[in-house]
Amino acid sequence: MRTARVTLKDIAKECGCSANTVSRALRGDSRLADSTRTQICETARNMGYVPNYMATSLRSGKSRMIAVIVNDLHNQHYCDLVNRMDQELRERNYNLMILCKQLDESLAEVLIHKAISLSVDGILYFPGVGQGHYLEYMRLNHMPFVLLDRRVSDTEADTVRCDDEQGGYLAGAHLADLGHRKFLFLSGVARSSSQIDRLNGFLRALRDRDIPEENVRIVEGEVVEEALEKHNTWELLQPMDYTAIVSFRDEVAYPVMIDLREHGINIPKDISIISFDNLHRENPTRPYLTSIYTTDSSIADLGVKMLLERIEDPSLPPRNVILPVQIFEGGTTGPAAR
Amino acid sequence: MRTARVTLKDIAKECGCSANTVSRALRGDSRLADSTRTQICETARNMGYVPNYMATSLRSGKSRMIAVIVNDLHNQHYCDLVNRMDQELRERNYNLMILCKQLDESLAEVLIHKAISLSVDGILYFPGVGQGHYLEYMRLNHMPFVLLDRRVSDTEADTVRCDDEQGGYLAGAHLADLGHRKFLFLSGVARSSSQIDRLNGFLRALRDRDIPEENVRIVEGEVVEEALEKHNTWELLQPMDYTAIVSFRDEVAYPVMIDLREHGINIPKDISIISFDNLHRENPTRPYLTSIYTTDSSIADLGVKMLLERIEDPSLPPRNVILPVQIFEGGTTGPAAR
DNA sequence: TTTTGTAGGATTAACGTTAACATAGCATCA
DNA sequence: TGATGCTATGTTAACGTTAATCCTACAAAA
Repeated sequence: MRTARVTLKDIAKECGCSANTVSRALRGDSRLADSTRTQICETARNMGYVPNYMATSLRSGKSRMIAVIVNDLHNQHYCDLVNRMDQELRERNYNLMILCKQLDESLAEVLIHKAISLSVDGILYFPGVGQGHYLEYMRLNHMPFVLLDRRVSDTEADTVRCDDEQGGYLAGAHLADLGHRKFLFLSGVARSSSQIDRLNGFLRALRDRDIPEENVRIVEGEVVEEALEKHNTWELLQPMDYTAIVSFRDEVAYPVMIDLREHGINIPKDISIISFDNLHRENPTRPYLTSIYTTDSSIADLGVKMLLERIEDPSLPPRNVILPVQIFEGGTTGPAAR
Repeated sequence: MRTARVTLKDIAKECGCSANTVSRALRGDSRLADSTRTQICETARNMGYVPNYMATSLRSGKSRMIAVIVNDLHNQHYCDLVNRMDQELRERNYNLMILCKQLDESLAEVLIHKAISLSVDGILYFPGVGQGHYLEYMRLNHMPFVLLDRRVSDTEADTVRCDDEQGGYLAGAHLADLGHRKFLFLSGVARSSSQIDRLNGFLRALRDRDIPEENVRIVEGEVVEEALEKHNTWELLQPMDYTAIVSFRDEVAYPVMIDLREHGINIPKDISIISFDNLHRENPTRPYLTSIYTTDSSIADLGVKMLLERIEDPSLPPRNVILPVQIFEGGTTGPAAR
């Protein structure tokens, strides 16, 4: 039933020529009479021909399919990036296969396995928090890939990420320069390089300004995520012995802002808050959240570009792109309260 | 280089048997000596064999791949559903290919074409706002499909959606019974069946309570979306000659709530607001948004189930499932202000 | 005239897998 | 004893494409 699809052979029979000629006509091969070509193309359209991707890529060895392996589709940051990659790749006549780890890093190898099995031409990989053998696994299978969004210890891999250390520094400098001296730092999950870098950058900014590290109370990422899940972030904020909050990602800052306001605390008069990602898409807060970010979509665009170049020429030396960050000055940071 | 992949033939040579025997061993065919099977499986693992999906599905005619064609990955509602489908399908040993229309309904046929080309076993389709010939196109190609989330005029198609009319009624009844008499209705995009049904249900609830239709001011969906985009939803709310707002989806209600609060208007004391979707995942509002929804993930689960059944038996009569809705009573609705 | 070249196309052999059919070896049974 | 059946495998032919090679006119050049 489903096998009722029109094939090259069917068109060939209809046109009274060979399947090969049809193939050439449809692919625009030069050595073919124009009259033949137009007739074949017309017939193909009329018969509703759809090329069989499986057969094409089996034969040609190239699939024009890219897989993106992502941590979590609940995170808007990833959704945005994936969406953008999809657009970029479609323009270059590639398909994007989205594979989601559902935050379970042990799924990584299964998904890579799947990608290889699908003969994808390359993988856009968002490293999760664990180590895993995914790098070796991709290399073993000669699979071109680019790592995104996070720093990994391996320096032989192509990577694109933003300058999280500098981002942390910007956040720290911004707050300290507004007079803040005591901080609450709501972390991302441990072992994530973004978390480590942002925190380090932040602390460096404070050191540069002679603010002791003890002035920062750090809440572990796992604790933050759990509180977020259970909808009680307020407890994270106690005791309130600080004047500024740094949040690892916007989606943590939102509910925290609501908590504060609910308890009659004014932002930024009483407490300042700064975050990372700058996802102000659906505009869920007022004042706008002050947030550190990298130019919209540049990670996605560059990742795609680098992967395609790597596919083109596997012998390229590994490249490590670190994108600059900037601060979006919303209205959630202000001079330290007295 | 990439062609360096291990094939059945390689394993066969290593084991001194035929490729077919290897294939049988790996697929667990019964009539095969246990000793042979274990030896082959071991060798395959050692050699790092990954089956070639293209070849398998070309030969077998079945791909174990499902495509979901979705409107917009920026909309959390869709992200949630897609995520859930992915999990469901993975458990049943299917893959999900996510194809995104980027809100451009004219992409529909291109994406269906792509899905057919990939020999997917079926399509989970979220109809957009336009009509389009996508239905005929899928049928023409004998492609099993299920339509999701929206009502379409075609009754021969399998569909799963929630009872939007009843949802609208619930919203209207809830507000009217709290004493509200004048309303602002922030629509979804025109021609979307959800929009039409929700509005109709809402108006029916008012009629049942002898509230005249003139008491509802309706803002067109296109106007709403544009305001959302431009981050000025406040103007939509003028003049404020109502005591309750109905918002087509949660992501419209969020910024509206912020607008109101920013102008010193208390929710729900001064104005009540009710919405649809109940996306309180990242908890962006307090009080929680009162919202109409259908049991979490049931659309995704049922859609997957129905599609697989349709694939199994294409002769099944078409089924039209309408899921019941309920109201999540957050804190954004209260007695009408005096 | 014969040779050479070329345009336009046909034939054939793969790609990696699976399904159908074939076969060889051995045990069972009348 | 040979017919029968079963078990464990090998052989072959597809699936729909594409790449390489081969053919056949016919026109131009020698």
